[in-house]
Amino acid sequence: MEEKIVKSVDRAPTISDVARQAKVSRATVSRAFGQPHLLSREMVAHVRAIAERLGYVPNHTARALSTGKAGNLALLVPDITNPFFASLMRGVQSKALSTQYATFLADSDENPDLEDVLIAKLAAQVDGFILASPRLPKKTLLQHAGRRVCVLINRDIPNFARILVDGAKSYEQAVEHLARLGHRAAAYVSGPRLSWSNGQRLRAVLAAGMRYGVKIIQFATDRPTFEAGEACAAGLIESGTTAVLAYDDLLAQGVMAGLARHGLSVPEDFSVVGCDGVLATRTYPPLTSIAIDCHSAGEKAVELLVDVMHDKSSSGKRIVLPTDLVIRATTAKPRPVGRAYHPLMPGSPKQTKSE
Amino acid sequence: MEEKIVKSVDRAPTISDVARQAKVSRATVSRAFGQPHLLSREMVAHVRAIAERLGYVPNHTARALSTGKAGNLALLVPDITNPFFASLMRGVQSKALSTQYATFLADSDENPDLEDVLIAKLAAQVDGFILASPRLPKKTLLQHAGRRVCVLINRDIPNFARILVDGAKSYEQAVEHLARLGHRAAAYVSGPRLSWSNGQRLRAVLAAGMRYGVKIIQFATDRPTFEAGEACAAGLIESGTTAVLAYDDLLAQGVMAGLARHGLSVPEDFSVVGCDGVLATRTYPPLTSIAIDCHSAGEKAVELLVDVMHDKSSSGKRIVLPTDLVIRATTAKPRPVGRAYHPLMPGSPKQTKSE
DNA sequence: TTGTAGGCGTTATCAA
DNA sequence: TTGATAACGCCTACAA
Repeated sequence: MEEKIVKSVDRAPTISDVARQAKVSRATVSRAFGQPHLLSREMVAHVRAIAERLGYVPNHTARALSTGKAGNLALLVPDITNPFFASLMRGVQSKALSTQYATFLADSDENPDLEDVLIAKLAAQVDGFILASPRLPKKTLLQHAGRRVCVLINRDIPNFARILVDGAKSYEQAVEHLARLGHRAAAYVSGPRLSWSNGQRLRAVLAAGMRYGVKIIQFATDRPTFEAGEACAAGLIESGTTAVLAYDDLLAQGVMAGLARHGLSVPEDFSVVGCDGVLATRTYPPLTSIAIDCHSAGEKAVELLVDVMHDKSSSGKRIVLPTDLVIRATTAKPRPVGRAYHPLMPGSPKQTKSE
Repeated sequence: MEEKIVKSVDRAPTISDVARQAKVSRATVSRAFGQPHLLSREMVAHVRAIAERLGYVPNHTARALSTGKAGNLALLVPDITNPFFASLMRGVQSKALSTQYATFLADSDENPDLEDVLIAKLAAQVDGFILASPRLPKKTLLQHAGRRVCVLINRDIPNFARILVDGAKSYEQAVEHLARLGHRAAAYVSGPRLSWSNGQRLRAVLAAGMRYGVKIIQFATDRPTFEAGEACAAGLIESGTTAVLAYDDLLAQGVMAGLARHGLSVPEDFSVVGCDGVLATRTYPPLTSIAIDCHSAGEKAVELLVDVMHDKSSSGKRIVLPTDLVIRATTAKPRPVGRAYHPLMPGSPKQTKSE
């Protein structure tokens, strides 16, 4: 027999369609899906049956507008191409998925203005943000945080929920490690000048250099990229240092490639230390690196975000993640004969480092 | 106590706030953003100025509810950790941004079931999908495509809008290149068995091998990862081949590292060719690779998606992107003395370093 | 336990 | 060129 199921083909069924068919109010239908405990068992079953016949599914957008909860979160990164952030993303997504959130990804390309725009555009569709290494000024950040929950990764601002990867101790250990091997001068190849991580790592290296009698020379880069690391090679060779501590693995890998292109080998001519541990096994020789559990950092960020959304009181929470110095094959004693092996012939065109 | 910077519960400014400040109707404000051509220049400027001052940004969700368009798209990738997909993502996002779309990112971890779940969950919030190397069975794909517009990347199914990176010619050139250098036996280190790209590349290599008199041996890997490439090294050394064509750069890089760990050097002992061009300059020696413009592939995907959404007739469109064999430093003549240098002592579990 | 009615922020349809 | 006003689909006090 033909049921009297009137379903228009062109339009997706709405709550009203279901209500009409079920001969109940729209509120009842709404409750049948959102708060079934407020309805009688029979009613819930009844409504859901009708809904199923009609192919009704609650409209996510309408619900979001009405409740102000989107069921989404956004992850902002400065460069998804950097394996550290890619891994972070995986951690975020896996946790988000198991917590019923969908994830927007936005790449700010290290650009604060773009970061601002992206946050603003996403704000209405998102219950919260995970901001990885945000470059935004504190003031702007506070503004956004006033509207949407924000969890910061590697930026330390009071009253913000934040996850900090504390590499200081490991960097100190790395310097000590180099000192024990006999290095007397090392370079720190920096990451983004204004990033919290960079400041923290630089300070740790400087302090440890002082303590262990290792002279530290700083090499600035604008962005932590392979190319930037590579570009440091010539300067490193000139610098009289015998070891490099890089801001991250990508830079370290670039440095290694750059050194190789100048005919130097690691660790014979230079010792190299990276950070993140995400590229460490992917280089040859395997990179001595300060390992970070990026995946769990991502998961923790989501947990913290959910935490804060659920209970505002836990905003301001500061979670510190440990790191581990993992010694692999890129660190060794410096060349015995005082000076490092120097492949650049005097007058060679490459020799254009004169300031 | 610290400064009480609790920017408190100020809600985001709405269209009404702007309208009030600008002393115009909400409709006018709406037009100033959505259809400025319907307004006088002065009015647009006026409204936008006020909006900026207030920090107003159109509410994406409300707009979506009103227009029936979500204004979002989703990119699905098998592994965001792979630089190819990371670059793709950047292309997608940049184009999406300039087209007023926000981007969900979902990582299926090469898992078809997860892929299915992710698509289903995202469907309600998205106008369309960009599916990169989808592993889903055709049937399932068709199902999803019935609900939401789908653009495929590197999967060739009739009637689907799709973007194909056609590496066949370049792989043939690569084999020819190797043949001319004098190689007589080469290995193809495969990617995902069922992926379209892998099939295409494998066929091209086999055909070219036939034509140029190069014996091809296939090495299977389950996933295109650095580790998988590395794991092939021992087998490659045993295989009697003198060159490797890898499914992608990540595998190639792994292979190189694996060879190095066995004491072999590239290109002296082995020639290596990768694909994607995204890691090529980041290895040492610089990898000979088949370059793909991932970024523009991402952009093209968005364009195509928008195209199809705007005009259903252009679904089924098949866009083929070219590739380029870029010869760098990992390919050279094989060792003159018939057999390749063979560092593995018979019965030796693992050779350390013999130099 | 269920219904009524107002509102979420925009866009779209008419008028003016 | 601009302004009222009704949708858009759903949720949620407040009532019954």
